[in-house]
Amino acid sequence: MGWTDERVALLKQLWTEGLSASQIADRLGGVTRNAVIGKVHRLKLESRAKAPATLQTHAAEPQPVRQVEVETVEVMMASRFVASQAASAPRAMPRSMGATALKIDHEEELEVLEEPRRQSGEVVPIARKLTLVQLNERTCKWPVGDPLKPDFHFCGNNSKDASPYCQYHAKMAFQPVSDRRRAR
DNA sequence: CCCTGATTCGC
DNA sequence: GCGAATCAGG
Repeated sequence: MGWTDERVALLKQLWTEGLSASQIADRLGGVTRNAVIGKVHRLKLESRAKAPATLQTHAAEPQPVRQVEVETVEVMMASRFVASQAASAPRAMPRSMGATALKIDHEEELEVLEEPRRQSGEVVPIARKLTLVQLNERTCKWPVGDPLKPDFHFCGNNSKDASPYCQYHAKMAFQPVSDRRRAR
Protein backbone atom coordinates (compact mmCIF):
# COMPACT_ATOMS: atom_id res chain seq x y z
CA MET A 1 0.00 0.00 0.00
CA GLY A 2 1.25 3.41 -0.85
CA TRP A 3 0.62 6.80 0.59
CA THR A 4 -2.57 7.95 -1.02
CA ASP A 5 -3.87 11.38 -0.28
CA GLU A 6 -6.44 10.00 2.08
CA ARG A 7 -3.94 7.95 3.96
CA VAL A 8 -1.58 10.86 4.25
CA ALA A 9 -4.42 13.05 5.47
CA LEU A 10 -5.38 10.48 8.05
CA LEU A 11 -1.79 10.14 9.08
CA LYS A 12 -1.49 13.85 9.58
CA GLN A 13 -4.65 13.98 11.57
CA LEU A 14 -3.87 11.10 13.85
CA TRP A 15 -0.32 12.22 14.38
CA THR A 16 -1.51 15.68 15.28
CA GLU A 17 -4.01 14.18 17.63
CA GLY A 18 -1.16 12.62 19.47
CA LEU A 19 -1.50 8.97 18.63
CA SER A 20 1.72 7.06 18.64
CA ALA A 21 3.29 5.87 15.43
CA SER A 22 2.38 2.30 16.10
CA GLN A 23 -1.20 3.16 16.86
CA ILE A 24 -1.45 5.08 13.65
CA ALA A 25 0.13 2.24 11.76
CA ASP A 26 -2.48 -0.09 13.15
CA ARG A 27 -5.30 2.16 12.13
CA LEU A 28 -3.99 2.76 8.67
CA GLY A 29 -3.20 -0.83 8.09
CA GLY A 30 -0.65 -2.11 5.64
CA VAL A 31 2.17 -0.17 7.19
CA THR A 32 4.47 -0.51 10.11
CA ARG A 33 5.19 2.10 12.69
CA ASN A 34 8.54 2.63 11.06
CA ALA A 35 6.81 3.51 7.85
CA VAL A 36 4.64 5.96 9.70
CA ILE A 37 7.56 7.56 11.43
CA GLY A 38 9.48 7.77 8.23
CA LYS A 39 6.55 9.39 6.52
CA VAL A 40 6.04 11.78 9.36
CA HIS A 41 9.58 12.95 9.03
CA ARG A 42 9.38 13.29 5.33
CA LEU A 43 6.26 15.35 5.74
CA LYS A 44 8.14 17.36 8.29
CA LEU A 45 5.50 16.86 10.88
CA GLU A 46 7.01 17.00 14.28
CA SER A 47 5.00 18.94 16.70
CA ARG A 48 2.31 16.93 18.34
CA ALA A 49 -0.58 17.63 20.59
CA LYS A 50 0.40 18.45 24.09
CA ALA A 51 -2.16 16.23 25.76
CA PRO A 52 -1.59 12.89 24.10
CA ALA A 53 -4.31 10.33 23.88
CA THR A 54 -3.37 8.28 26.86
CA LEU A 55 -5.66 5.44 26.00
CA GLN A 56 -2.97 2.85 26.05
CA THR A 57 -1.66 3.61 29.48
CA HIS A 58 -0.60 0.52 31.31
CA ALA A 59 -3.08 -0.21 33.99
CA ALA A 60 -1.96 -0.27 37.56
CA GLU A 61 0.07 2.78 38.17
CA PRO A 62 1.91 1.83 41.31
CA GLN A 63 -0.33 2.54 44.18
CA PRO A 64 1.50 4.49 46.81
CA VAL A 65 3.42 2.16 48.98
CA ARG A 66 2.91 3.19 52.49
CA GLN A 67 5.43 4.24 54.99
CA VAL A 68 6.89 1.70 57.22
CA GLU A 69 6.41 0.76 60.68
CA VAL A 70 9.36 -1.25 61.68
CA GLU A 71 7.36 -2.57 64.45
CA THR A 72 6.58 -6.12 64.94
CA VAL A 73 3.02 -7.15 64.65
CA GLU A 74 1.53 -10.50 64.76
CA VAL A 75 -0.37 -11.61 61.76
CA MET A 76 -3.70 -12.88 62.78
CA MET A 77 -5.24 -13.81 59.54
CA ALA A 78 -6.78 -17.19 59.30
CA SER A 79 -4.47 -19.58 57.62
CA ARG A 80 -7.02 -20.07 54.91
CA PHE A 81 -6.76 -16.45 53.96
CA VAL A 82 -3.05 -16.38 54.08
CA ALA A 83 -2.81 -19.40 51.94
CA SER A 84 -5.09 -18.17 49.21
CA GLN A 85 -3.86 -14.66 49.26
CA ALA A 86 -0.25 -15.50 49.39
CA ALA A 87 -0.31 -18.40 47.08
CA SER A 88 -1.21 -16.28 44.12
CA ALA A 89 0.62 -13.14 45.02
CA PRO A 90 4.16 -14.29 44.42
CA ARG A 91 3.37 -14.86 40.80
CA ALA A 92 1.93 -11.44 40.39
CA MET A 93 4.69 -9.66 42.15
CA PRO A 94 7.42 -9.56 39.56
CA ARG A 95 5.16 -7.36 37.49
CA SER A 96 4.67 -4.65 39.99
CA MET A 97 8.16 -5.02 41.26
CA GLY A 98 9.56 -4.06 37.91
CA ALA A 99 12.05 -1.31 38.37
CA THR A 100 9.90 1.04 36.40
CA ALA A 101 7.00 0.74 38.72
CA LEU A 102 8.71 1.70 41.87
CA LYS A 103 7.89 5.29 42.25
CA ILE A 104 6.85 5.98 45.75
CA ASP A 105 4.64 8.80 46.69
CA HIS A 106 4.96 10.43 49.99
CA GLU A 107 1.57 11.96 49.87
CA GLU A 108 -0.06 9.47 52.07
CA GLU A 109 -2.09 9.50 55.14
CA LEU A 110 -1.07 7.68 58.20
CA GLU A 111 -1.52 4.03 58.43
CA VAL A 112 -4.36 2.65 60.39
CA LEU A 113 -3.14 -0.15 62.50
CA GLU A 114 -5.84 -2.59 62.82
CA GLU A 115 -5.56 -4.13 66.18
CA PRO A 116 -4.66 -7.74 66.00
CA ARG A 117 -6.91 -10.22 67.60
CA ARG A 118 -4.38 -12.83 68.38
CA GLN A 119 -4.92 -16.17 69.92
CA SER A 120 -6.33 -17.53 66.73
CA GLY A 121 -3.64 -20.09 67.31
CA GLU A 122 -2.36 -19.98 63.80
CA VAL A 123 1.26 -20.68 63.23
CA VAL A 124 1.71 -17.87 60.82
CA PRO A 125 5.01 -16.20 61.48
CA ILE A 126 5.17 -12.71 62.78
CA ALA A 127 5.56 -10.30 59.93
CA ARG A 128 7.73 -7.27 60.09
CA LYS A 129 5.46 -5.29 57.82
CA LEU A 130 8.03 -4.06 55.43
CA THR A 131 7.34 -2.00 52.37
CA LEU A 132 9.18 -2.38 49.15
CA VAL A 133 12.07 -0.16 50.01
CA GLN A 134 12.82 -2.05 53.15
CA LEU A 135 13.50 -5.31 51.48
CA ASN A 136 17.02 -6.51 51.17
CA GLU A 137 18.80 -9.70 50.33
CA ARG A 138 17.91 -11.29 53.59
CA THR A 139 14.32 -10.30 54.09
CA CYS A 140 11.39 -12.47 53.20
CA LYS A 141 9.71 -11.04 50.18
CA TRP A 142 6.47 -12.84 50.67
CA PRO A 143 3.76 -10.31 49.90
CA VAL A 144 0.92 -9.90 52.32
CA GLY A 145 -2.35 -8.33 51.42
CA ASP A 146 -3.59 -6.57 48.34
CA PRO A 147 -0.85 -4.68 46.51
CA LEU A 148 -3.41 -2.07 45.64
CA LYS A 149 -4.36 -1.44 49.20
CA PRO A 150 -2.45 0.77 51.57
CA ASP A 151 -1.84 -1.94 54.09
CA PHE A 152 0.03 -4.08 51.65
CA HIS A 153 3.43 -5.15 52.87
CA PHE A 154 5.99 -7.87 52.83
CA CYS A 155 6.63 -10.52 55.42
CA GLY A 156 10.09 -9.22 56.05
CA ASN A 157 11.37 -11.93 58.30
CA ASN A 158 14.91 -13.05 57.77
CA SER A 159 15.34 -15.55 55.05
CA LYS A 160 17.86 -18.26 54.99
CA ASP A 161 20.77 -17.97 52.67
CA ALA A 162 19.81 -16.66 49.30
CA SER A 163 16.20 -17.62 49.62
CA PRO A 164 13.76 -14.87 48.82
CA TYR A 165 11.48 -16.11 51.55
CA CYS A 166 11.71 -16.93 55.19
CA GLN A 167 11.62 -20.53 56.20
CA TYR A 168 7.89 -20.55 56.59
CA HIS A 169 7.03 -18.90 53.31
CA ALA A 170 9.63 -20.81 51.43
CA LYS A 171 7.63 -23.90 52.14
CA MET A 172 4.53 -22.37 50.65
CA ALA A 173 6.38 -20.98 47.71
CA PHE A 174 8.06 -24.17 46.75
CA GLN A 175 5.32 -26.61 47.36
CA PRO A 176 5.28 -29.55 45.05
CA VAL A 177 2.76 -29.08 42.30
CA SER A 178 0.77 -31.99 43.54
CA ASP A 179 0.20 -30.35 46.89
CA ARG A 180 -0.73 -26.92 45.75
CA ARG A 181 -4.36 -27.45 45.17
CA ARG A 182 -4.79 -28.40 48.75
CA ALA A 183 -3.19 -25.29 50.13
CA ARG A 184 -5.02 -22.91 47.91
C1' DC B 1 10.04 -7.25 28.66
C1' DC B 2 7.02 -3.81 26.76
C1' DC B 3 6.98 0.55 24.44
C1' DT B 4 8.39 5.37 22.24
C1' DG B 5 10.45 8.39 18.34
C1' DA B 6 14.97 9.28 15.52
C1' DT B 7 18.20 8.03 12.14
C1' DT B 8 20.41 5.62 8.62
C1' DC B 9 20.73 3.79 4.17
C1' DG B 10 19.81 0.27 0.53
C1' DC B 11 16.19 -0.08 -2.35
C1' DG C 1 10.17 8.49 -1.57
C1' DC C 2 10.02 4.47 1.08
C1' DG C 3 10.60 1.66 5.23
C1' DA C 4 13.46 -2.14 7.71
C1' DA C 5 16.99 -2.08 10.73
C1' DT C 6 18.99 0.03 14.15
C1' DC C 7 19.66 3.21 17.83
C1' DA C 8 18.51 5.71 22.12
C1' DG C 9 15.59 6.26 25.60
C1' DG C 10 11.42 5.32 29.13
